[in-house]
Amino acid sequence: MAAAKRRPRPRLEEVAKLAGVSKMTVTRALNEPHKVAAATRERIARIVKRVGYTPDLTARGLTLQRTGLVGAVVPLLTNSLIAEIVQGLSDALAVHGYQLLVGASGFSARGEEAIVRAFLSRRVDAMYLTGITHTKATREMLARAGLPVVEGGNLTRRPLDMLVGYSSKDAAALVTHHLFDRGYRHLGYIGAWPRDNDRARDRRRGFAHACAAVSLPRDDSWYVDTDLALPAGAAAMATLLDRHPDVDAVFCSADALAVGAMLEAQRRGLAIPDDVAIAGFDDLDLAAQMVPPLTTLRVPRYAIGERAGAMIADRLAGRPMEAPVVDVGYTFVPRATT
Amino acid sequence: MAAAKRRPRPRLEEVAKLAGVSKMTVTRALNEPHKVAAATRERIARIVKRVGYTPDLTARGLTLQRTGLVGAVVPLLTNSLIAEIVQGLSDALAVHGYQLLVGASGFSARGEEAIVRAFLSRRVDAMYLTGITHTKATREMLARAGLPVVEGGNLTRRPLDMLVGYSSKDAAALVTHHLFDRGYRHLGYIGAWPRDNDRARDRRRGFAHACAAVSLPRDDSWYVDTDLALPAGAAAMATLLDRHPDVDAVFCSADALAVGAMLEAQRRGLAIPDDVAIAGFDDLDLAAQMVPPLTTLRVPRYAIGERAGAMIADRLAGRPMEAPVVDVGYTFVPRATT
DNA sequence: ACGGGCGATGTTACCGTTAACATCGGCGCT
DNA sequence: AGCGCCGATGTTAACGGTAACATCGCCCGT
Repeated sequence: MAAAKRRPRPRLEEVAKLAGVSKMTVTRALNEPHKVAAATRERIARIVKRVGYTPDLTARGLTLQRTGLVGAVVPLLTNSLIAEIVQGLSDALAVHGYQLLVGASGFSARGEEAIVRAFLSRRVDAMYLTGITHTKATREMLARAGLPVVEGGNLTRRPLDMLVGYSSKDAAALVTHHLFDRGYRHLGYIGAWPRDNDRARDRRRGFAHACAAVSLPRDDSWYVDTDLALPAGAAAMATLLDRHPDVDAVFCSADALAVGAMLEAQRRGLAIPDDVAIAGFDDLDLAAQMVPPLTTLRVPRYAIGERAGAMIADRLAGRPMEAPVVDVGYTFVPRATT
Repeated sequence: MAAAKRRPRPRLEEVAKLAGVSKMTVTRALNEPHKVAAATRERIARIVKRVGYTPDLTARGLTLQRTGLVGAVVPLLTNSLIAEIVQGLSDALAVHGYQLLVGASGFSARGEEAIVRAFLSRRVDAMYLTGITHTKATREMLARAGLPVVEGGNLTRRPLDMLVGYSSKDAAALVTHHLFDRGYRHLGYIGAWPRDNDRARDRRRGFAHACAAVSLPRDDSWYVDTDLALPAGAAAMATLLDRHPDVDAVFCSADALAVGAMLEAQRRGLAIPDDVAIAGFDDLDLAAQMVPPLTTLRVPRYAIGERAGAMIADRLAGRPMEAPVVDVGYTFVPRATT
């Protein structure tokens, strides 16, 4: 808006003067109305409305030593899985009057560290971190700050504080065993870069362990690591098919990759699952709609964010918590691609 | 983190005492290092590091009268188009040291109003709003506050302040004319609910005007309004096909809907585009990957957010702006579904 | 009639930082 | 040698609220 010759924003003092009372009475009328006489309260309310007074939460935060802000560090916003977690978090926190500050780390622990540092300077009341991989400096800063922290999306025996997640490794192993049980023996793997991404890393490990468990040796040529994006999934599928024309089933660490892989297979005239089977991970809306519908693993993505938000709100309100670590589990969803 | 018997967070004063100087010298050492003697500066730096001092941006914001926060109001976070805009915004602002506060309005002008109110209380330095549809109260609050505001995603002759967008209406008309030129005469429309969503509304209008321009009367039965989600697109396609088995082309106001529609058509054994043609809008990654590749309209989604962020940063830094209104345009991308 | 208590309101100080102005010593210039 | 200026640092007050304690009538019970 044009920087006109506007009046300065009205402050508590201005309202107080107009109402003929002290600042304290106004602040009470707004925050603890029952402590103020009805007549006074209404007079103040009228003036507040007339001058358009809005309390300054920055100043309030300074005295109360809490800002009402919660910071969320996510790898990126453009992934629908992550977006749903953030949406759940945002919704759950909004209910309790908290607001969400988001930072995108770009799948880098260093990036996360920078964002955590910035959030701490902002004096956020709590933080949500994606995953369990953090730099030493991040862990130290958080320990020193001593605020509620929820790590989301994975499990660990030593969480920083609270945690909401599920075992990517077990889930991936489950899917892999399913492929084996269905009779596939030439298994390929397409996954997101595992560096600084513990979910991707654990899915990869889950796949590897399951293969080992059924004595199916997989050398590196059966793995393709790539960006977490649909076209990258297609490109990875192309790579894998070129390397191993005999591949008969591919496990993809994310539905976005699996869909890319399916479409690449279709372009090559391969029938799914007869020529090549494909399994995904996440159960995006798209998975059930695909033709044929994609076998995948459902994770309660919105619920992860929602639960994390509720845990943060509980803790900040001093309410007792049931458990600081919540395993939200996963559900295998066999469909027609395997 | 456990609420242990931690020391209180170190303040400027503590650092000052340990360094044997005044608070002012410490704050200078941090913000205007050249004004402090090298020896003093280094001593302070050492102590800052040792005690883990982090400046309190809440307090700084109070004196400086600027918080370094920018608020973004979006309908929801789980749509990839929107997510990319937010990502662009976040990236552009991060470069200049601003942090992003996000709020989800749920495609409601009332919801937007509540979020704007909250952002103003937070004393954000600027705001990004999705679309050009706002309540009267929202417009008044923003006018009164007088901060930089960017509206994104559409065009209007009377922006609140700055704007980055493109004409949804013209773009939709362009696609519609393309369908007509390709010989299709039984055109259907699938779009997101137009209420409080001016992009959806304008796309719908663009389609309607283009049909009228070529004397192709379309009564309401040719329109299906629905949620902005892939399964909803499939369901809408089913509705449309049941209502009008003779429909030969469908324009979808978003790629997510178009993909849903394509998959529904495939499930019904309809060949695309021979039995039914489908056009989308947005050019998601998925569009080019589909089999057959989806005809759509590309909008520079990341660039909208990035540009909006840059405009906000410029304005807040007092840099002169080129133009307060930027039409980022769009590109028609004919592919194989039409 | 008087003391106690309570409801309504006011006063003071502080949250952590920075702008603005003040101070102080030394160095260069004439 | 004296003056002025400048670099380095300190002091004061303010940003806009709120906690904690103080004050002041008034009503009630005995």
